[in-house]
Amino acid sequence: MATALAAKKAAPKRANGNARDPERTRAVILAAATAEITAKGLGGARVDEIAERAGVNKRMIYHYFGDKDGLYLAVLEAAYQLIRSEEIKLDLKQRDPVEGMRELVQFTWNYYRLHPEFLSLLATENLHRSAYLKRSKKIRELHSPLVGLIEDLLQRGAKTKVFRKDVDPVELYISIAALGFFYLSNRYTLSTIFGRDLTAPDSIKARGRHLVEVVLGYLRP
Amino acid sequence: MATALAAKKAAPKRANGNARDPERTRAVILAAATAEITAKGLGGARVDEIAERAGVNKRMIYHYFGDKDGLYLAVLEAAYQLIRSEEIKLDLKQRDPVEGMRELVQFTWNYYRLHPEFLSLLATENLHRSAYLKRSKKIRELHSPLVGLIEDLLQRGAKTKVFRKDVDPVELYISIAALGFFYLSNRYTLSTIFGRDLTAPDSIKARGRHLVEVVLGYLRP
Amino acid sequence: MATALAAKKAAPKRANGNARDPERTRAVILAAATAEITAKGLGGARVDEIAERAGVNKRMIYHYFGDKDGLYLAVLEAAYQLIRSEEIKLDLKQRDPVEGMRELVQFTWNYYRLHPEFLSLLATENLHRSAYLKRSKKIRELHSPLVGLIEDLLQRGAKTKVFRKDVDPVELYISIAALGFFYLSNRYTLSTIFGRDLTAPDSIKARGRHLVEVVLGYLRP
Amino acid sequence: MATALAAKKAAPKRANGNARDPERTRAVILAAATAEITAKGLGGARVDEIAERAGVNKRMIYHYFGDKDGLYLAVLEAAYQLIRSEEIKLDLKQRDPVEGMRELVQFTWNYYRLHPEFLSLLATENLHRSAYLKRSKKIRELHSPLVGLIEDLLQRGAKTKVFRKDVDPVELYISIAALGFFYLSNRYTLSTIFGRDLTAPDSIKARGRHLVEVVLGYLRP
DNA sequence: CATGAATGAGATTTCATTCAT
DNA sequence: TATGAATGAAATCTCATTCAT
Repeated sequence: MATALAAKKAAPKRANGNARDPERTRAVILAAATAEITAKGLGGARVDEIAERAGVNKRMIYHYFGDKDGLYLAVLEAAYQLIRSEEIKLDLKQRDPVEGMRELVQFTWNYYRLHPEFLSLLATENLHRSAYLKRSKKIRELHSPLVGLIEDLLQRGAKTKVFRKDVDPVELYISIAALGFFYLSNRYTLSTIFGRDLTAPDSIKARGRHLVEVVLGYLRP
Repeated sequence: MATALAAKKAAPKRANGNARDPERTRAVILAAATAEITAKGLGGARVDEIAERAGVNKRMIYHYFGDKDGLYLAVLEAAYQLIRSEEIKLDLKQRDPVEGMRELVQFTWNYYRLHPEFLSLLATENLHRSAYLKRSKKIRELHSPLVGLIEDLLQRGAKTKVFRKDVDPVELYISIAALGFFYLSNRYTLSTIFGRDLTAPDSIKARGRHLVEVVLGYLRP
Repeated sequence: MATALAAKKAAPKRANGNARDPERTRAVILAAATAEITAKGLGGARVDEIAERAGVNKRMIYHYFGDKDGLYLAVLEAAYQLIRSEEIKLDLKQRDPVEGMRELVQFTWNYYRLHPEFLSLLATENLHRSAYLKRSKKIRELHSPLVGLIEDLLQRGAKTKVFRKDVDPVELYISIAALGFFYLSNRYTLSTIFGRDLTAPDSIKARGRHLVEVVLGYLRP
Repeated sequence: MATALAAKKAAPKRANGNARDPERTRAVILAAATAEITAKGLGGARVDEIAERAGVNKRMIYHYFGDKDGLYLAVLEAAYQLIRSEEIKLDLKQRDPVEGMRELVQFTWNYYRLHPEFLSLLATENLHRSAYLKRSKKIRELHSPLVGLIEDLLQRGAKTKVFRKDVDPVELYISIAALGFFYLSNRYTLSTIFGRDLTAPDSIKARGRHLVEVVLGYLRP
């Protein structure tokens, strides 16, 4: 008994990293959950495992996020907020339409390349037919600014006759996303089927070039 | 969709379900499993539920497929075999390159449209980084014949100057698949985000046209 | 259909080994069951596995032996019948007591050495506190003739003063069995604990000598 | 017997069983498992039953011991630790060799008599060919101190000419164990076969005497 | 705020045995 | 006699969540 009390008092000002710092605890949990859900899917992710990864008591997850679904939703929201905050930094209003479009395509491609967890969450959410996303007010209001950027580029490009007319910016946005997303998220499966290593750095680079060519090739008037 | 996988061989003189027709039992289980896994994901699918849907004793699933993973692999293999067997029927050797390419793109789009279970399985498998597919000898040997068809069309098109040169057929195949797959599998999520119903028949048709335009637009020399 | 019929007629006088030969089928099942139960214990033995080992339809096991317990009992009875039939061949009535005792001890030791399945069944039966054995009329009546032989040797030896007096033949029989049985059936465990390979041929031979020495040493007047 | 393994540390101010005392919970599970496995064998023991006996949620078994095999291993280790801890209390260094040997034989016999669960676990482990024991680091380190004691007694006895020379202490230890173990664990089977109640108290006492006589008789120079 | 032991519901899997042919 | 598909009961194990401290 005595020793147990002693041990408690022996940690006077918070010895270990995460205790008594709500913000930090929340962030640590979120990061661990993202990694776990990304790696194993929503169904495969284990609350125990997330707590362990985060170095946090399991009870804290329920304290901060209500339940597993709430945690997943928070992960989803954080992921969307991050990509949107990055997108917003793109300023293409003054750029030449062709160059602007190239940059935009490359931005999307690079973001996907560097954030596999976003692809994974997107895929997971699709399997659930957007069940969670629909519930999130936050995310529904986070429209991608890219659609606006695309619209602007398309109009300016059409006016100067470097782009074809009548291109739907939403369709184009979807296509740009599609060309990157599908390759990256299916690369393992596709490598298996085609017997060609699509995960190698050279293959990735080649895909980046192909992507730009497809979009710009299509947009030629 | 799922039912397409099943019930090929009708039991000759027996109307209802479960008795002493191994082929049929196997097929019925496979169909039920496809539906269940497609609807709820691999983790969410319940063996009990599959058995009930199939009108079959749960034990039979283990008898025929070993375990849940084995069942999933069989579902995957059946799905791939079906799409490959449809693809093989396409005969474009004598067609005009542009018309042939249009048909090929439309075939892919239509197959995806009519077989949501295939998209779902593809997405599930991606989340697992092709873990199951890799194990399947059968599937690894089922290279899509479309790549060959694309290669032939590209060469003939390049020769008659209706297509650009130096297009990688595998990259193009991936792009064609991507443009259809991403739209269809993400339509719920995208509808949520864009506040625009991408699941409506008119939206679907418009996407079909867009898809053809992107591919053919890009291929122009 | 036609081919199926043809195939049936193509085996006019019993092509394969075990069909339509009740005696043989029974024996084959018994051998397979002995091996399986011996290897995995009664609880670990699988009826399916036994049928497969025997190359016989599972249904046959139930036909010939009623159920799994019936099969186990048959295995037990067969094992006891075999050892008793071997024991009965020993004829030591005219032998010198010391030499006779030595031979008797060696016989027991050698039988155990050469019939590990008997040891295994004995151990299994002990764990069940003789539950099955008690039910078997056959076995209860199969008294070991060794006790009689021991009694005779002890009396003759006591009379000629080469053996001590007042030795209980049943106790001695149990001791002889014990000294061999325990070593052989525990050799793996004992090897683990003592870090000394008691399964090596030299170790086995040494144990045979030790056993004789203990018994004869004890019997000295 | 089994209860001896449990409840070492009494929960200070809580009368009944299950709440928030990890050590106690672990011990209670271990005791229940020992009883259940001892009574029905490893294959026959039911996790549900163990949980119920222990008055503990089934989930706790997996929490503390991983799985059924882990639980069995823990039971095995606890049983070995108990016998070794009793053995270690024997101090025969100063005793007369003959008297010391007698005490040692009686200790072994009495321990077996009073701890049928140990015999049962030993037999179970033998059927598995030491598969579990081999995995246990703990047990391999528990070399029996008895071997050392025996060695010392044998040397001193040989020097004073009360024991024969060249006796292998490991062989002798195995024989001492064998003479007790076989009788006790086979008493039901042997009673059945010999038609003589070997489980009666008088029979047990007689066996104890016989055992000492065999060992000391053998050791006479 | 923080801990981790404890829980109940339900998941997958196993198995001896029976049934239709 | 023989087959092997089919069954139901029950086994082991999992997991999100709550409770006592």
